[in-house]
Amino acid sequence: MQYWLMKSEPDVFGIDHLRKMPKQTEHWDGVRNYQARNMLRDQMQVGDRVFFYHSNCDVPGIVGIAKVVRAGYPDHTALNPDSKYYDPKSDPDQPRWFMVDVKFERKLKRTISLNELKADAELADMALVRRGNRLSIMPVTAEQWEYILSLE
DNA sequence: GCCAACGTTGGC
DNA sequence: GCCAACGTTGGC
Repeated sequence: MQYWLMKSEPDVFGIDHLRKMPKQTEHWDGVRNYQARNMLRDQMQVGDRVFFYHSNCDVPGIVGIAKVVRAGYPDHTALNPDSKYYDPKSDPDQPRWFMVDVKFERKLKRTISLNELKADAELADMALVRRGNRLSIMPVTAEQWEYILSLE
């Protein structure tokens, strides 16, 4: 089992959107970055746990926990011309983009802000706090996972 | 709204 | 294959 962090803009799709979905489950579509794609396609497995991170908002940070309930499969929005995630170069027989399904688990008691994560020497190696990292999905080590939860 | 840090595209 | 131009992300 592995741990991950996934970024989303709360105005577009935040933790409460996930919580209110039927079965509290939604597919994580729209990832259009190859590094993130590789993680979705090759590494994320059912049962993996995910930190839900709010980006592009007043207080960016980790707000909740979700889990992977379906492993990587083709992102159909890439094939839909009406989708804002449409990719004309995507080929149904050779899918370029992938997604997973995630299910709401719980919200954290408080937001663990990016500020706080950045200031914590224990987390200096975390991909999230490294300068210029714009990946929307990134791995979290078991140690980092436990440590961050201990801050809650 | 600004802009740094990337990633992608496309001419050569 | 190089690299300038352009687009995007996301903190501030």
